[in-house]
This record gives sequence, structure tokens and C-alpha cells, in this order.
Amino acid sequence: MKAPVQGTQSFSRTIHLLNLISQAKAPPSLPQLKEISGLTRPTLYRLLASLEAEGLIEQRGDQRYQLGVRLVSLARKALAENDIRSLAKDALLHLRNQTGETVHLAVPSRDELIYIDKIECEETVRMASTIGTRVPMHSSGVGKAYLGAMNPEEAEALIQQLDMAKITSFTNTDRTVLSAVIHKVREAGYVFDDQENEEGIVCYGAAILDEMGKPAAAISVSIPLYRHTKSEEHYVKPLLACIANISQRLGYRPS
Amino acid sequence: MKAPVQGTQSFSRTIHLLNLISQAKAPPSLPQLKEISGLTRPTLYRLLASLEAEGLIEQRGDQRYQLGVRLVSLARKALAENDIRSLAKDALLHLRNQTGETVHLAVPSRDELIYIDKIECEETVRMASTIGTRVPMHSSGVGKAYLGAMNPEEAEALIQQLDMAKITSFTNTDRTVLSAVIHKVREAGYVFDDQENEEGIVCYGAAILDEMGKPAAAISVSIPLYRHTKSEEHYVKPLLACIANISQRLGYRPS
DNA sequence: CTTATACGTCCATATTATGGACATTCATTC
DNA sequence: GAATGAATGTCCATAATATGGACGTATAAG
Repeated sequence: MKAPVQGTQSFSRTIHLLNLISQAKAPPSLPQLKEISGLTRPTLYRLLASLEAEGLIEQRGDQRYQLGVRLVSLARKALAENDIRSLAKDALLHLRNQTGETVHLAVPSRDELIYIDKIECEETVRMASTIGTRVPMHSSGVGKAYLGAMNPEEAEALIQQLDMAKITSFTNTDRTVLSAVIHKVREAGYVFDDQENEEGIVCYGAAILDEMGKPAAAISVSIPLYRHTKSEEHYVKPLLACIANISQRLGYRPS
Repeated sequence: MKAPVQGTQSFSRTIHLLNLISQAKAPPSLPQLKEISGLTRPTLYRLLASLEAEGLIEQRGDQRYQLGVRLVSLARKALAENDIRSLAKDALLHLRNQTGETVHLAVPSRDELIYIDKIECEETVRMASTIGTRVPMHSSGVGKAYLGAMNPEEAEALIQQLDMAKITSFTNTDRTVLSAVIHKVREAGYVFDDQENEEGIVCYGAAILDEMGKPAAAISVSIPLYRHTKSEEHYVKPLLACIANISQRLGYRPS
């Protein structure tokens, strides 16, 4: 395997092996690793031993290999320096500038989404939401976008557990209807929320995908109903471009 | 540098460099890395280039190096397979068995702690808490333990923002008193909560530390007041042993 | 303009990583 | 229980790689 830098071929091989373990659907066994990696037995043993020595992988009781806790502590540090908010900042600013409306970034917390960033529009009439605001999954743009990016079975299981509270007079409280909506969101890649979460406010939402294609966060563009005068494309096109930008920085590679 | 396994010296060197970047108080510059690593210039360049090629580090605009987003996605996967709940399970069971009382594991979420695991005692009278329950930082054992493990400045800043609500008639609502309590917790390494969060329930709490010595989670042993008959040591000694066990698995190394 | 420092790369060779061969352990079959 | 095959694990001669002294370029300071 050709390393990108001369003199790092062995390091690249080892990290490649780590990536294979990371990408496996379930912790792989030795024969499985030998097959998917194409490495010879002594080399495979040695590279696994070196990853284990550094805590990057661990061998389970059943001889299978999984990612190690050292990665978690490294990543906590990485997040402190480089969390999704920082990663997303420029793209969110750009989205706000292009749409002219308020943009939110939200992450999941149990069955809600929490706004962790907000880039406000420059209009006089603005959103009352603040960072830290929790919004329900069933009625908010970011929540429905997140559900729509989840694995269908997982999304359905979560929908069955949601408290389908009536937030506004427009809020849908029927789970079957929500399932159908989420199905459409999954196909379209974004959602249009028509005052289900806040009377007089509509929004477009989409989910940010991580390296494994799973939703990591969601973004919305929120618009007072009276100012919602431009075409859907005016909001959706830059929203999806923003999502692609951030998802890519997070390691997502569309197949 | 002697590698733990023959044939992995280069990989060990590269990971050692990654660890130095991880442990630096601020993203280090090239001259700083050269000094602390002891590597020659060509070798340093090459190893940095290989880490960068794999996304494990990134060079900032000001030429300094920080941990890369690839670590975040690897760690998300690692957490899915090996999260703190799994890591802590055996130790929590052991703590419950030794103390005979209900044990909680909680992680922070903004200014609260959320129970993510609960090992119930085998007595007839049990705690009403459930997984997912949020408890305030100022009044709960896990909350105060967490505050006590934080950096003093950060803890103080957070204390100033807390909603010092009166949860029970025993709840302290004075920030200055809370600061003094947290100072004592920091010194003792654990907290004794006397019905501040739930009338009729006392508990002992301590924080789990991560690889950098920062709190990652907290544990409490909850006891109905009428059953709180044994010595403090009966609860505290196994609690601290449990904490040490889990913190070590998380990569914490006491200095 | 000169000098010093910082940043960056080449390539001969010292050193390491490799895998064919072999060893040990375990499971299966007779 | 013995024989056989498969799985797991390691050795070490040598093919291949990683290294750092030497050199080059860019930038900053005087």
C-alpha cells in the first residue's frame, strides 16, 4: 500500500487496520481481519499488538477486536479543541448570509434536540430561541430532520416513545402521520416545518451526517411566516450545501 | 524509543507524537514539538505529515497542531461499543454489593447531571429515580461531586450560573455556601449529600476522572435516611475504590 | 544588502518491518 | 486415547523502509 508520505508506510498500514476495525459492523475476529486487510499472519499480529499497546484497540474475551478507550479520551480532547460548533461556524454564517434568516445548530439529547449554536439574521424581527433551548423531535425542524436521517427501525422505535405533545395549534400529534412525514424527510433529505413548533414561524431543517452516515446534529433555517416570501429552493439549496460541507468535515463520505 | 512489540517502533513513535499533541495545554508549534519530542526535523515533519494524512491531527492557520476530527468519529464508534456505562458496569455492581445500597452513574448535561445507569439495592425500599432522570448540580450528590472535580475557576463560573432552586427543605440555595462546600469536596474527593435533593434520602458521591484528570461522570450511593446506620467509611471506601477502578479504565493516571 | 533564523526536503545507508517457515494449542474424527 | 487438521502464535534472514546529516529556500532582523 502506497503511503502518502515516504517513510510512513508502516504507520499508514496500521491506521488502515484501525479504520477497518472501526468500519466493521460488529467487532471483527482475527480470521475476518486477515481476510479484509489482506495482511499476512505475522504482520497482522504485530500491527494488532501495537494498536493494543497504545490502547487504540482492545481484544475482547471472545478474541474479537474493538476500538479502545484511549480513543475516547483522545477524542474528548479533540472535541474540546475542535467540536462540531467550531467545525460548523463558518458554514453556518455563510448559510445565514445566503438565506438572510436565522440559523440554528442542534444536537440530540434523549428525545429532544438542543440548540448549541444560533446565528441570527439581521432583520428587526428575530427568533426568541436561545442556545440551550430544547425542542421536541416530533414538532421541530431539527428534530424531524434528525429522525429522517436515522436508521428507519431506530427512528420508528423512537417515534413510538415520543411524547406527542401539542405545542401549537398546527402540531401533528398522530404517530402514524409523523412516521409518514419522516419517511418523506428521509427521501428528500430535508424537512419543511410549518408552524408545528412555534406559531408564526416556519423552518427548513436537515441533518448533519457523521463518518458512518449517522446523524450527528441538525441545522434549521427559521423564518417568520410573513417573511417567507422566497422560493423553497432559495432556502433549501444553501441548506443542503451547508449540510454537505459540515458532514464532509465530520468525515462523512456519500456512497 | 523501545517499542513494546518488535517491528512497531515507528508506529509507537508516531503515536507518542500524537499523545504529546494531545497532552499539550495549548496546540503546540513546530519548535515546541521538536523540543518536547526530541525528534530530528525531517522525522518530525514526516510523522506530522502522516498523522495529518490520516486526519488524526490538523495544522491550524497559525502553524500550530491540534487533534483532528477523524479522532472524533473514531471515538464515537468506540463509545458505541465501549461507552462509560459498559466500562463501569462491573465496578458499579461490585459497589452495590459492597454497600448494599442503590448506585447511580450520571453524566453532565449543561448545568445538570443525568442518570445513565442505576444498580438497585435488593432492599424492599428503593430509590424512585430512573435512568434519564436529570438532577441539579447544586443539590445532588453526583452534581456536587462533579463540581468538586472541575477546575476551580470553571466550577466557580458554573456555580454563578446555576439556578439555585430549593428542591427540599434542606436544600442550600446560597452560592457562597455552595462554593465552600465544593471546596471541601475538592479536598476530600467525595461528597456527603444530606437530603438536599430528595427528602429522606442521603447519599455519597464522587467523580470519575478521565485521562486528563477532568471529570467525565459521577457516581453516587443513595441511602434512605432511616437505613443510614453504618459508618461513613462503609460507604466511602468502596465508592473511592470504584471511582479509581473506572477512572483508570478511562485512562486517568494519578500524579 | 547581509546575516541569522525558521521552515522544508533529498537520498545514502542504518535500521526496521516483513512473511515463509516453523511451533504450539485446540478441536474434531476415528 | 491417538491421529489429524485447523487455529493461533512466533522466529529471524533479508527485503524494504525510516532516518537524519547535509543542503536548499523563505522570511525576519539589523
